[in-house]
Amino acid sequence: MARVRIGDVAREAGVSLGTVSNALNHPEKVRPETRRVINETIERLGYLPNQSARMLAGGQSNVLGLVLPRLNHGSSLQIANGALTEARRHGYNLIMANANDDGALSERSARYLMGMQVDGILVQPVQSLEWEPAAMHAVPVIYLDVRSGSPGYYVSADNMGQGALIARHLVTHGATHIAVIGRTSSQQMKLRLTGIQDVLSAHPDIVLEVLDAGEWNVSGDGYSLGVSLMQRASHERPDVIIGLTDVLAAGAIAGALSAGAHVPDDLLVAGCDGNPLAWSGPVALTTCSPAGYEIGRKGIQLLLERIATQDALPHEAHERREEVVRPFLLPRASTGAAPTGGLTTVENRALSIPEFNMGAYL
Amino acid sequence: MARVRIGDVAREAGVSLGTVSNALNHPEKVRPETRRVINETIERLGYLPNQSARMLAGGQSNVLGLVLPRLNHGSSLQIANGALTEARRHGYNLIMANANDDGALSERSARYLMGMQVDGILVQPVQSLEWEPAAMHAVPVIYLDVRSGSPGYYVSADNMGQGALIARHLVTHGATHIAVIGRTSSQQMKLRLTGIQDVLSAHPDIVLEVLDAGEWNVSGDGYSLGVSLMQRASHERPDVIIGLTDVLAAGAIAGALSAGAHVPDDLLVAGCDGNPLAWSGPVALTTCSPAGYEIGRKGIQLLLERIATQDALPHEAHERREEVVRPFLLPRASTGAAPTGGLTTVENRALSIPEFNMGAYL
DNA sequence: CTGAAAGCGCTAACAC
DNA sequence: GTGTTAGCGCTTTCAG
Repeated sequence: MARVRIGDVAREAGVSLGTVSNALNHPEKVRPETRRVINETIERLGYLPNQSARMLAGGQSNVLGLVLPRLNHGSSLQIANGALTEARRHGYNLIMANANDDGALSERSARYLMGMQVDGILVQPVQSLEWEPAAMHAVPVIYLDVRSGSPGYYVSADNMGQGALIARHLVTHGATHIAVIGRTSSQQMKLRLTGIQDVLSAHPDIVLEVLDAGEWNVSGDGYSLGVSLMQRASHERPDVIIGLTDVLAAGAIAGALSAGAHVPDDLLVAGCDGNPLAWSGPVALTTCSPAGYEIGRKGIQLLLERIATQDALPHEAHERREEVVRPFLLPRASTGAAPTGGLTTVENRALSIPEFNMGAYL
Repeated sequence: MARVRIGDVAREAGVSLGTVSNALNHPEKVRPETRRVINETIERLGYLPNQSARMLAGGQSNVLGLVLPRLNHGSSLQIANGALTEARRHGYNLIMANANDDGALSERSARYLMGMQVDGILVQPVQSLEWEPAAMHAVPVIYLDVRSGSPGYYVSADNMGQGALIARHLVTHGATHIAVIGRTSSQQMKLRLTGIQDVLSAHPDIVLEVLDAGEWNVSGDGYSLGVSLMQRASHERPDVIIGLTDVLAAGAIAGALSAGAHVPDDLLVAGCDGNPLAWSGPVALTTCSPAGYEIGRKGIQLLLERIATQDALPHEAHERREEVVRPFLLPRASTGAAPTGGLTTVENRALSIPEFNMGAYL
C-alpha cells in the first residue's frame, strides 16, 4: 500500500534520487528553488518516507521512546507530559508504550523500541521488589522513579524532601496537632512519612498522629477519615491533616467540609505528591510541585546528554548516575494562602516551566 | 551499539543464518532441539532483532499505532486502555503518540507511525471544527470519537444516547425538578443535553432547568453549583442534578453535601460521560459505561478486520463506515442504588469487559 | 547539483 | 531440516 517511493518523487520532480534524499535530510545542501519543487512533489504524490529503511540505512531517527507502567495514575501522566514537552523542545518525537502493570510487557516494549532504532528510551518500570535494570541495551536507557543500586542512569523524586517540605510549611503555620493519613504501602509513601517525622522530631510540642488506614489510598478513604477526624471532641481534633497523596488530601477536604468544618479556618489540609488530577476540588490544595513532570523533563535531558556523549565515550560500561528532582512548595487556599483571583508567586514559578499546564487536568 | 546481529547468533549457535531467522519467525520449521540452542544463544549474546530491518525485509510488524490528542482527559485514557487490552488479546503490540492538543503534531505522529510500517493505526484527532481525515494512508486508519461525513472508518460514542439513558433513569426514579449543569461548549456536550431534552419533552410535568454555566467544566464549578442549588428555597430547589460530565456531577455531590443535603435522600445526582477519573468521591456516582474504553476496543477490532480484508479488496477506495458505541447504565448510590458492599449486577456486567479496571483510576 | 553504487540487517525463496 | 542469495527503501559517498 505504501506505493510511492523516493525514486518516484525524484523522477516526478525531475531531479535525482540523491537530491531528494538531501532535501529531506540536509536541506541546506539543496538550492531553495529545487527544494520547493521537491516539497511540492512530495505533497502531491503523498510520499511517506519509509522510516524502517531510513533507520536501516543509518540515519538517526530523532525519535525517543517512553515505556510507562500504566496510564491511570497521575505520576505517569505527568512524566509523559514532561517528557513530550522536553523532547519537542529539542526537535525530537516521542512514542510511548504502556505496560498495563505487566512487568513482562514492559520489558518487551522496551526491547521492541530499542529494536526499532529509536535514539534512546525512558523507562518507568512496573514496581516490584526485585526490580533490576535490564542487562542489554542497544540504545541509551534512563530509568525513572525507581530506586536501585545497580549501575545505570536514573531520575527520581525526593519523596522524603516532599514530606519534609510540607511538614515545615505546616509547622510555620502554627500546627499543634497533625494527622497524617494514608497507607504506607509503598516505599514512596514510607519516605514521605519519614520526611514528615524527621521535621516534627524537632518539635516535640506538636502532636503527630499517623492514620495508616484505608485500602487503596483513594479519595473515598480520605473522605471518611476527614469526616471522622472532624467529628472528634474538640480537644482531640487535629488542626492539620496531611495526606500522603493529594487524592487522599482532596478527599479529606470534602469530608471535613461535609462534617461542617471550614478549610482553612478550622483545619489546614495539604497533600504531598503534587498530583494535578486531585486539584479540582472545592478548596485549592496546598501540595508540592508535580514531581512527575520534572522527572519526565530531566529524563529527556539526561537521555539527550547520553546520546550526545556516547560516541565520544564508547565503552563507559558500568557507570551509575542518579538525578533527584527537588520539590518546591505550592501553597494554596487549603493552608490559608490567598484564595483564587491571581496566582501566588510560587504558582507563577511553576507556570514558568515551559508549557506546564496547571489546570485542565480532568 | 546494536552490536550483535543475526549472523553472530548463527555462528555462535553453530547453525545457519536462515535457521535463526526461521526459529524467530516460523518456529514450527525448526527442530525443537535446534530451537532451544538458538534461544539460549540469543539470550546469552543479548541479541535484539533490528525491527527496522525486519520490516524492510517485508515481515509484518504485529504492532498497531494509536495517536491521542492529549493525556489529561479521561476519555483518551480510556481509549488507550481499551485499545491496549484488545490489541494484546489478538497478539499485537500497541505504541502510542500524544499530540498535546496540537493538530499538526497529531498529523506528524500519524505519518511517522505509518512510515514506521506498523500494521494499522487508530487516531483520535485533535478536535477542531474543520477537521478532515487525511487523504493519504499507507496503512489502514480508523478515526475515533469524531463526527465527519467524509469517507473513512470511524468509531464514536452515542452522546445523545448517553443523555437519554440518564434522563430516563431519573424519570423512573420520580424526578420532579431536574437541573442540568455544564457548559455546552462542545458538540458532545450539546448532544448529551439534546438527549436529555428529548426524553423530558415527553414529560411536561417535570421541571427542566439548564445551567449552562462555569468556565471549564471542572469539579470546582460543580461544587459551587451544588452549593447554590441546595441553598435555594425548598419550592424551587431541584431534586435531581445531572452533570453533563461526571466531573461536574462529582463536584455537585461534594457541594450538596457541604450545604447539608443528603445524597440520595434529598437529591439524586448523575453524570453522563462514564469517566472513572471522577468516581472516587464520597458517594458512588450513577453514570453510563465508560464509552472511551469501548471505543478503543471496537477501534482495534475494526482495524484488525480491515487489515485482514484489505489484501482481498485492494482498492475499495471511498468507503465510509461508522461504528457507534452504545452506552449502558451504571446505577449507583448517588441515585439510590444499593450502596457499597457488593457490586450491582450492572457493574458486574461492566467488569466482564476483559481487564476492565473499575477502580484505582487515581 | 547529478548519477551510480555500496551497504544497513533482515526475511523469504530457492536449491541442496 | 540447512546454506545461499536476492532484494526491501533509503542514506551516503564518490566522482563528475
